[in-house]
Amino acid sequence: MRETKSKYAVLGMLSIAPMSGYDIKKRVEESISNFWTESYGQIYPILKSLVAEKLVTKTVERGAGKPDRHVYALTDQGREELQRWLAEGVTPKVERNELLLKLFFGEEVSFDINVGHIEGFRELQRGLLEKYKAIEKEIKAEYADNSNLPYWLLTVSYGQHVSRALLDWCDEALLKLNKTAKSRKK
Amino acid sequence: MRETKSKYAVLGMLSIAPMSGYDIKKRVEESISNFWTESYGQIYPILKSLVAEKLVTKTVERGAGKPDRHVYALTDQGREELQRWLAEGVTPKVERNELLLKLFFGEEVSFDINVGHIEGFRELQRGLLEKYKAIEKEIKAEYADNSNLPYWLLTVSYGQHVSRALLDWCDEALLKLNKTAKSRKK
DNA sequence: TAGCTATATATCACTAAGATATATACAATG
DNA sequence: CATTGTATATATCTTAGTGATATATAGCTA
Repeated sequence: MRETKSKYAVLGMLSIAPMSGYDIKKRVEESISNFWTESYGQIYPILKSLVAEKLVTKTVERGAGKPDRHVYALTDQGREELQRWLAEGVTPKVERNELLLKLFFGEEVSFDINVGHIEGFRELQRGLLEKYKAIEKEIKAEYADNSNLPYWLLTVSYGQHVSRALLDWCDEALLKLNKTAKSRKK
Repeated sequence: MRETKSKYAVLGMLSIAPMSGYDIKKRVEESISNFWTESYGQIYPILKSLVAEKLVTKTVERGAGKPDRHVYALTDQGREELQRWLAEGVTPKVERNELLLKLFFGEEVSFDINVGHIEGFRELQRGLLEKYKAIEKEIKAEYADNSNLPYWLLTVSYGQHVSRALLDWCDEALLKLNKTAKSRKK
């Protein structure tokens, strides 16, 4: 297991509280799904190797009827490893953007198809912005005394800034495309 | 080979001109590297399967000294398949964001480390914004009569909107973190 | 002449995503 | 009362995608 990001996402989740692989998946979805995803295909093998590296400990809770819960808890060594990674510089990475790839080859298809893509994207961003606003309100109320709050709010604000900018871009893009279409008709 | 995006990136590049796998890699880097990446590990196997599907044809040019050039050209069927995909709706996808993951667990490390991450990110975005401005200028001059230009400009403008928004977010984030730090000292 | 860069194809190991298999408990619905 | 759906829970498999490396030649530069 090399410098896989999933490893640190798992360690990070366990730094909040001891939990099972299933819990980790749920927690990721609840708290950081706006900018992170984890799959069972990553989580379970990683938990196994984290135990081998002594970064976490495993306790089996006999489940009443339900499958046994394998509960993992961060060791001191595990916390150190998480902190080491958190202190490391962030390596920038190009994100593949399907919308932009389609628009780049936009001349291959009709004007309406391209407009449709942008309009669909605008709806998406509008929904996201609403969602971010709701999250902000919710966590400000629920975690008012939690020392993590300032950092959590930062991640929500990031989404808001991006979505607002993309809504502007959509409007501008639609205007420009319309202008181009008109001038070509003449 | 299923609905892999790489397949359509390759078909798209070949819609501009016939070229080799090596050319495709270069062209992707020159033209769409701000929002797309392709690796040889994808390109070569895909070209093979595209030939099998009759979406492209292959011609071998004997190279003088250099390795032979395998030049691929889009067939009518290939262009249709590209257009079919371009008309399809864009499926939204959550992008993993390492910076936000690190900030989410920011309380685990010192104030300065988090500030450092944001400052580094601000520099990155500043550089990107400059780059986008340069690209805009360049392609407006070089492709003034190219009918693709309006679409290509859209992709550049997207980057500009996002980078500007992220610069704002950085400034805001640094302010907020400073406030939090001060109020904790008291 | 040794090293670097560009051309060019190809493959391998590893990371990550998404779907599926398996099994149980409990609540809701007809 | 039986069936359906949802939640809990672990685990694995296939496919997609990244990045590095292998191989080979030509030309330029220090």
